[in-house]
Amino acid sequence: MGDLYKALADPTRRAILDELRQRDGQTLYELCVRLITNHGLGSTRQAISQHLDVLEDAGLVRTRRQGRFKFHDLDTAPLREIAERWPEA
Amino acid sequence: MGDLYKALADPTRRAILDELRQRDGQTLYELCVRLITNHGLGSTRQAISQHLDVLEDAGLVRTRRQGRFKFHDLDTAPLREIAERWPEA
DNA sequence: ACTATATGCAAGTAGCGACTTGCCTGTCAA
DNA sequence: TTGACAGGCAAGTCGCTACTTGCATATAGT
Repeated sequence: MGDLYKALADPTRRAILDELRQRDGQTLYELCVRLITNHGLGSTRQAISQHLDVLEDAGLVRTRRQGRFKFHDLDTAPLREIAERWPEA
Repeated sequence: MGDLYKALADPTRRAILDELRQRDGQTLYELCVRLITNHGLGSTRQAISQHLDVLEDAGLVRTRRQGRFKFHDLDTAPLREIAERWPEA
């Protein structure tokens, strides 16, 4: 299991989570396009792919294959650890 | 304002937040001792001091001076941004 | 005043992480 | 089967960050 906090540390990865929150089940190429148009990010496909690996390792993204496509779904469950670790005073 | 997520990315900084949650208002030296005894971390004073600067920049730690002492208090308010940004499905 | 205590500043080092680059594998349509 | 499309693997580069090191400042006690 990867590090949840390090996964959140990168702004591009947070933008990916934002994108998946708006529209679940996107493919790698869809995410590349939408990150450019919606967030002004100009990253290569490989960079986004590596970010998705980190997010999946942290449990924030779940994937399902279908033919040559790989769909990515957001999972916010791991974020609960943060709120539980430092509860509000 | 520093980056909240990068502040959380380091395990030593998270241990500092844990320590402050257990006992608010610790000085730099107190934190050094308690990080060693409670968390098994062997960091130098300067390292902890730099971590505290990062946490303060992120708004997670507030400080108050009193003579030659500087007390550190936990502030969990910035963490709300995370829960609000990716609400549970 | 002198000393110990508590913290601050700044330059240098080493390792990790984001990104690129190039090539490879697998799937579908015509 | 051939070509286009979607994705994967791996090595290499570069910058950032955590940490150290050495010195400096400030406060309190005697």
